[in-house]
Amino acid sequence: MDAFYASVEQAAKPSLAGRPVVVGGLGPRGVVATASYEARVFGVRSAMPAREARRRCPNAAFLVARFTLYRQVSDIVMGLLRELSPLVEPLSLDEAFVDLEGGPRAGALDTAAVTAIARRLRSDIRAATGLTASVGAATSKLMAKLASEADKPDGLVVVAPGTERERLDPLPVRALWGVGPATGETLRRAGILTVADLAATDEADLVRMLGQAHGRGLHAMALGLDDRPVVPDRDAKSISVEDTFETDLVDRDRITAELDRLSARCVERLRASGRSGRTVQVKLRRYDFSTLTRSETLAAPTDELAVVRETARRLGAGVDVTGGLRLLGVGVSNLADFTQQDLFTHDLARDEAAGPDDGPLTAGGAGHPADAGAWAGPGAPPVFHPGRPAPARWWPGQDVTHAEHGPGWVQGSGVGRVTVRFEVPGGPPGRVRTFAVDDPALAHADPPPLVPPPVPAGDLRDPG
DNA sequence: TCTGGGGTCCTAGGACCC
DNA sequence: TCTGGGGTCCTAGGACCC
Repeated sequence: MDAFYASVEQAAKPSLAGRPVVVGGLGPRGVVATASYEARVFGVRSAMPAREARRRCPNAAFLVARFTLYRQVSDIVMGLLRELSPLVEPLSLDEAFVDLEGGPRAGALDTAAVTAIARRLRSDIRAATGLTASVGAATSKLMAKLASEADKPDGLVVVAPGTERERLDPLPVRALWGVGPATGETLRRAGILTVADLAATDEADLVRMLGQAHGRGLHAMALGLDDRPVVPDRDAKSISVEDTFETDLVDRDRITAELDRLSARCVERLRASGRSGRTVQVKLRRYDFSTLTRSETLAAPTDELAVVRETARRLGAGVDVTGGLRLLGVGVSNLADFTQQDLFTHDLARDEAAGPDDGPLTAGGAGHPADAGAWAGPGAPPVFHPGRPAPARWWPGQDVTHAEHGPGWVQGSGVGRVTVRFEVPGGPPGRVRTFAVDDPALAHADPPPLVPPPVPAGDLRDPG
């Protein structure tokens, strides 16, 4: 999907169509998740600090991400992909591989057939969501991904078998999956700038530079060799949560309290997934951005809050936090399918893992009611960081409804006021009104479903 | 007031086992 | 009593992706 989060927001908020939109964290330490193409013109990019994005494009609409809505749209798109083949491997909410050889056209997938399928898919996505997608088709994951990126946005590239090398050769090495800043720099120092350079390099040299797996993998990719299968239904291997704080944490008790909160959120998600984990990991990022992790593997898997919390506390207590922490995280890995019903195994796991000297494990186990739901559901502030005065009641992009004026969304708030634009998906751009932040007529609302714009009959044929 | 959050995979060293 | 050669597991860190 093209500029997915930003495009969803534009579809949901008619006044933002064609305007620069930036979705991401808006706090002092926020970064851009997605910038609309209109914002990219100003140099706004993913992962850029929000502060910098505001400097570059002060007129953009800066919105807090609404993952619940994005997930709903994603489900629609993924459903369309599964109509092509059950072999769908999502990479994220907005990207997936599909193996068409698992579908009804298997064995008859020449370039013409694949092109027709891809065109149909794009128009189906547009009809169902109003959003544009870029499709790449090829005989391997490597080439399909590169093809999908070659013509963004709203692109369609089908790579004819046998033409892989001529497409790969001129690309910079950074275009390859798995070549980031560090690998790119290592290769640059060795004079390897393009994929053709990479293909011409001895594999043993690459292994020496980059290690066994990466060296061999990149060499094969440069030659266009990639036989990785499309794997649907991959189980998650870890579950983690983390928070960056608006100001660094220095107080030990405060750090412990935050680890407790993170443990509760992590276990909540662990349980929701019906799984349990053996390894508990704590992550700490210091004031200078240096990052530490500490982990402990238990004797048996657990999904008990008390066990995770005590382990996280213990791990955190062993780290020097002088100077302050900007981030804390808690994660669980080594996941096993948890047998919720298997109470014997369950209790055994908890007892063994906890050990005899870890204090009361059940007392206070659910004693953090303040956390409950703080992050889930449409009514929860998405950027509530403890230590701030109070979670803001209104945040930009949020859906609201007004007793008199009906549904709308928060454009901004400050100095006791909140500004709301009253419009709904599929409707005309709406009017703006300002209220007192505690106006009783104003309430939170769920996101209304996207309404795809009517497509003129002539546009149904793909311009291809 | 530079630098989010949720993941995956790999490497390297040490413990431990046969 | 100068001490091999596997193998697995655990821990910590780092690169990378969206």
